Amino acid sequence: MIRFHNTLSGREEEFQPLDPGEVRVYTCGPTVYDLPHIGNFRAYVFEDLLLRFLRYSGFKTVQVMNLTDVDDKTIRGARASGVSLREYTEPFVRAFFSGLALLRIRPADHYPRATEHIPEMVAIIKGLLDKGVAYRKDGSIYFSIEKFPAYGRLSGINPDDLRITSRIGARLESDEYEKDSARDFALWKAPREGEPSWETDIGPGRPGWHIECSAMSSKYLGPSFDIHCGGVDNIFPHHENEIAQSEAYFEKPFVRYWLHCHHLVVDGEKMAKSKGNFYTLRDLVEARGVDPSALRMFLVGTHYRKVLNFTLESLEQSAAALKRIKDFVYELENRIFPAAKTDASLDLIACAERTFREGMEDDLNVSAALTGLFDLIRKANPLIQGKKIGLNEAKRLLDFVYRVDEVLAVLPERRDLEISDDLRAKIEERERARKSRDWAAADRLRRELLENGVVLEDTKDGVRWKIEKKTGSN
RNA sequence: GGCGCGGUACCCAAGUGGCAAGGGAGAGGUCUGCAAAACCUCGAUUCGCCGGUUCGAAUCCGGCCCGCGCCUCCA
Repeated sequence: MIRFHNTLSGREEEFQPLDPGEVRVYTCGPTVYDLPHIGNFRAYVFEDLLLRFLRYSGFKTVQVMNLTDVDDKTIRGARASGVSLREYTEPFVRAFFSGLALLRIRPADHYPRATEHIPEMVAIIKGLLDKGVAYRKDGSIYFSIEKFPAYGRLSGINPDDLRITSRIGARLESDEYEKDSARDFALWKAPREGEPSWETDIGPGRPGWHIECSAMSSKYLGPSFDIHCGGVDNIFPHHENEIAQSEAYFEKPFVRYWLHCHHLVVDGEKMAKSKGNFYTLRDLVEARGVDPSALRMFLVGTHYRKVLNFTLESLEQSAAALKRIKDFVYELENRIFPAAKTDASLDLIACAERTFREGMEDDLNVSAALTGLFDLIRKANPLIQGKKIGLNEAKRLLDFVYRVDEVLAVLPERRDLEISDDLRAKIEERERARKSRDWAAADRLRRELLENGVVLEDTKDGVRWKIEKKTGSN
């Protein structure tokens, strides 16, 4: 039984999809106004883990992730650079997708862009106007919160309190759009000089921020679907407003399970460019040579509802933990196993799989799930050394690790394990040196190989090698 | 002010009433030309603090301290 913590109830609930066997998921995607940072990727990795686990559990999945390519920040950026919105956002879209690939995040089924779904948004806004839930003012259109009694249910915010605090009050006064009530939010913004604008049935202008998600989720997943994810900062106002728009328009329950991941902080503090602790994926991977799979191990390793503290030390620890798994796989793939059939580890596999599954079923408790894998490694290694594992069983152990990795996706893909002919020749040269007991030459060659990320291991059956990437602490 | 998350060993981190998982780092050992990997051993008489409930509390209740996040366009 899978259980998820549902923001709507504040509790863990048993998960049951609307349609048995298929899960429909909407995941909040990037606003493409800048290079994505590692905090953004924490959310995408969490969502990937969720989708992978649902598939591991036998569900078919349909995932939608939006690309917000028109909003205040993209417009501001495009104006500042003197290019069109499309030209401005395109490099950030590409950076986003290349980051997904680096972190082995499986592509969603749909990546709808806000700018390509204006008619769908207009249809909903028009409907909301017809129902009297939305109103026009100075060329803009607003959603009237008082017409939607359930407003505040997701975030636990009482709409009456919204205008009270001085902090919010100050911001509301500075809002340049006029509304009936300070608490109402924009569905459609009147055209302004120098801003992109669309000619539509509801008049010229551009969409507000929240409406794209209501329009695009219903288009690809229907008005009611199973899971909606995002960062905790989206709970209010973004997701609260989505619920209001979608349910007011379709008059059906919008989303069954809301899953929100917490933020990533760096050295215990919120990431901010002004603090100098701001990392994009590119900073880490290209400039610091961080192994993306170690970064994924780090991002995946802490429960999604806990604040994740990124430090270079914790990244190294994740890399070391990952190395233990990789070394186990390496043993299974490179050792010569006896052909005799054995079954010494079958119980271990069954037990590990159960621990893994039960951990993940408990609201994606990865720490508990990983215990299954590490316990198996600790118990299987002595069996391997004691030659109690046959070829048939080695394969079953390997299958298990790769089955788990279908969910975690932290092991390197096979093509990463190839090395150049040059390095291969060097390995052979060292073997010759070693055979002639020229230890100085052998050690020098091994050092050179190490500098190229190739680690050698001398065994009774001859030398073997593996690739080890840096973690980036240097 | 409101909402929320957290405080468990040197570090990361599970554990929500019955002897405190797991990983990393460290120390000692086995193996080895040297390494690497692997294995063995060691490591919290105690879970932020103070009370209470209970045969029994990291876990339940009350109070307090500390850190962090969000609160109109941040994942």
